[in-house]
Amino acid sequence: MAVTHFKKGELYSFITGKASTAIARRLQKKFNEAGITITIEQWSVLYHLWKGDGASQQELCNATFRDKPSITRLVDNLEKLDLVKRVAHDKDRRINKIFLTKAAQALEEQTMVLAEETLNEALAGVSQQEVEMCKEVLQRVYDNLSG
Amino acid sequence: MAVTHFKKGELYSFITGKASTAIARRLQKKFNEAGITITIEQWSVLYHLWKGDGASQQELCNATFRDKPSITRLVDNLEKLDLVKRVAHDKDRRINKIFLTKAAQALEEQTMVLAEETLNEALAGVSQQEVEMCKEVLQRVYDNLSG
DNA sequence: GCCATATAGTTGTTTATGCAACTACTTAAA
DNA sequence: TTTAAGTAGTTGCATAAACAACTATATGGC
Repeated sequence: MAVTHFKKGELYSFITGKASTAIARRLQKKFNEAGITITIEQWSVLYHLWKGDGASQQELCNATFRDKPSITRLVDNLEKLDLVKRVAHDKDRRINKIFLTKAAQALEEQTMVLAEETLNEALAGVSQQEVEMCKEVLQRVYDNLSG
Repeated sequence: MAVTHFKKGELYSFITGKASTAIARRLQKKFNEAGITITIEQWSVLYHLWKGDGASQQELCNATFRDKPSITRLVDNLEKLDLVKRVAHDKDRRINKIFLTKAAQALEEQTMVLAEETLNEALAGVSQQEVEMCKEVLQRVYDNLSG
């Protein structure tokens, strides 16, 4: 039961997402330098809307692994920035469908270039095989804890 | 230059620390269930103090990958909870040395058991070799972005 | 139609992060 | 010894997260 797969001293680094926060910070910096005034969290919501406009807030929760209040407030802020609009669902008035504005559509290409650039910097000297392996293991970790 | 090691659709999961946040949430839940009223962030500071009392705030910044204001406020909150005490350095009065209280010392074993338990759950079905490989790759990613 | 239950979203509170600007203290050079 | 530059820590502000409690709408059994 107590057979651990890690050395005690390294326990901490596994719990904190050192690498992912470093990536997020780098990407945020690139946004700032490019004069793009959105946060990474806002970007992560737009990212899913670019894949398909008109998602409900609940769908955004699932897609971004956030809870409902977090999405409510992210959508609030994106609305203030005129990047998205809430539109009540025709048939079910509980549901808000979230649509991108022109301004948000214009951000897609620019930010995706910066995101790819960031990942290429992050993954310099890491083979594609290693990347796949890491992703697969991290997914397994996530699945282990989602029960 | 533009050779990417990832598929576009999977870009997002690499930027958000899905796995690490899932681990942190699970550990927090265990703390709550055990009646331990500290946050994971507070725990991460204590974690480094357990390895050696009397660190300066700057040392805690380096150890926990946080900036100075974050540590100031975490130490504020830990002080309110009577878990640490700031003690001015003898020779250099700019420096606060942070010391654990008895109450914090008592938390070490209990929380470490829960942390190991959490990691064992997270890493179920992951071989030690895979864990080492992941840690090594994530460290390389971190190093790539620390320049 | 009426009520219980479930679902979608919002609000309040506490804690944490990032950045910039600040104070206090130290050190080293003129 | 005075001053300039650097280091340690704090404060203000905006954004975000987690949790609980809430409103509003929908649905299914009676």
